[in-house]
Amino acid sequence: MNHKLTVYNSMTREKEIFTPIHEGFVGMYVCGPTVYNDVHLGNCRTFVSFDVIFRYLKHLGFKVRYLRNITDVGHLLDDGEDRMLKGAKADQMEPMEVAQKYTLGFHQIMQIFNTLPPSIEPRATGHIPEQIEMVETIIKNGYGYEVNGSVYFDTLAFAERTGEYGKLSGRVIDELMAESRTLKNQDEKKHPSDFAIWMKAAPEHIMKWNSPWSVGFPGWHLECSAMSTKYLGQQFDIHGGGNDLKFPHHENEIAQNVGSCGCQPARYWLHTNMLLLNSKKMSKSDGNTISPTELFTGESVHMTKPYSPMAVKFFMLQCHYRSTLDLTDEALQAAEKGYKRLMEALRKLKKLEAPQTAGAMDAEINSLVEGIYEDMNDDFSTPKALGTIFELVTKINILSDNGTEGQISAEVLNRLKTTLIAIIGDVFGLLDEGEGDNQGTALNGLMSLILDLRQAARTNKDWPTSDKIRDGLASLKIQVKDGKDGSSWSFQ
RNA sequence: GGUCUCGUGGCCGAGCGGCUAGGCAGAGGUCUGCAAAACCUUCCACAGCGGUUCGAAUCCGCUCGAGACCUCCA
Repeated sequence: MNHKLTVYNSMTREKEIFTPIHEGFVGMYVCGPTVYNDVHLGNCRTFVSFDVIFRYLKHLGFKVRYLRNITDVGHLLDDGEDRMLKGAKADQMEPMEVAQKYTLGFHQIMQIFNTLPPSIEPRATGHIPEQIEMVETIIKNGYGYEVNGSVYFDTLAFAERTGEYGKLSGRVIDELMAESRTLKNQDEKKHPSDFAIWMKAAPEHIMKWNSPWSVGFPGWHLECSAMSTKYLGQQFDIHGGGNDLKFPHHENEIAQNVGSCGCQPARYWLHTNMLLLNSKKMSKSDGNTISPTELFTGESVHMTKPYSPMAVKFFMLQCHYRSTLDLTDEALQAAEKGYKRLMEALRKLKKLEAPQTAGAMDAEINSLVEGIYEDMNDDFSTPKALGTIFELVTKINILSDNGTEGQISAEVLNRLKTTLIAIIGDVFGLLDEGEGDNQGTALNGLMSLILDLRQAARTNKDWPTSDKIRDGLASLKIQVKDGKDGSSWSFQ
């Protein structure tokens, strides 16, 4: 198969053919969470998106090194620091305990969404020497200056000498100057758009390290530059993150990389768009927010019922990663049903028997299967791919009802099975939550016994018994489905 | 105020100049002891007003509306 993968590069604002630096290998860096709080559902969308990208690249045969960092220092500043101190005092916790707690919580949610762990998950606090080293190089190259034990990145010098500052976010330095008037604590900086790469710690600051300049801590953007360089090299293929990180985070990251090694860190910048709740940005202050757990339990004023992790994931995949996605109760209900329909079809597909004859539907099915790859190759368009997959779902249902003989050749059926199982399972990472067959032999044996008894009752037209079994199971959230060839069951 | 996105049928959401997206809901049908489920078929659209073009949801302009970013932010 000829796969011509294109990706939308935020840097050039164009779709480009994806060509890795080293053939067959992909280095990908994605900005991970700051672990001072429960993971935000919007975070989950970003990481689910990049998980699919990671999985698809692997599916295409690339050897991928996927880095996603844990920010456990740097962002715990300013008003965040106050909350941390308060929280730490109340719970009698060390900052690292707080970081550990929320890192574990984050991993748990990521696992519930069935995302793969990254190849490397480095922590900012574990890379202080690398960050100090980078600050030294930046100073040596003339892009950094020290004031009172803090070191700032000289954006003006950088912009003048390289012309690179503001390229990603489409900003120019004059505007930055104009808009920075209202900001406080600018007195140490030469230029308002300069940013700290090393901060001298105030005495009450908890997390601090020795450095050539002061006892302090690294600046907000430095960890990503230092860690991506360490594990992926000075230049790598993909850098990802949420749309809201473009400025200042990614802009400053680029400045640091170019300022220390003279080269752009990433060839392709990929940014995911925001997740909205009821058409508005999620915000804790006005109550417009929902956590993954609240979504799974249904304990939220925004939802009428709980939604399973896979239904939520399916909902996310129905939208392109570069579009805003509006989370509403109604939309989730629709997604949940769509997800169930897809899983049902996948189950049917697995049971289809290989036919002896050539098939009338071969050409159509082949072109749809090929279409899935075209969709995914178009900047990882999961919504388009799902559209194509649902066209195949109809075909599968027809094959399942009418038999495969004469409709599809063994070769095409095999290709259909292999591709769909791979795309839905391995690439999308969608698990079948409703499948009754994989719950263990005791349960299966029990259920088939119960359904046999009910079938006997039905054959004798003993409707009260038959209905009692059906209704009793329903109250246990087990749904009995009467079909042409007997009954089956699944969890609701 | 500056920068930038986006407005598609009842809801969500693809589409990037000509060809059915898809999901959910609705309608009709199949199956069925009843019901549910499932399956098949199908209706409904491009915010408004101009312009470019043989042809526009798709390009350009304006109007209205929504949202994001502007050193906490996925």
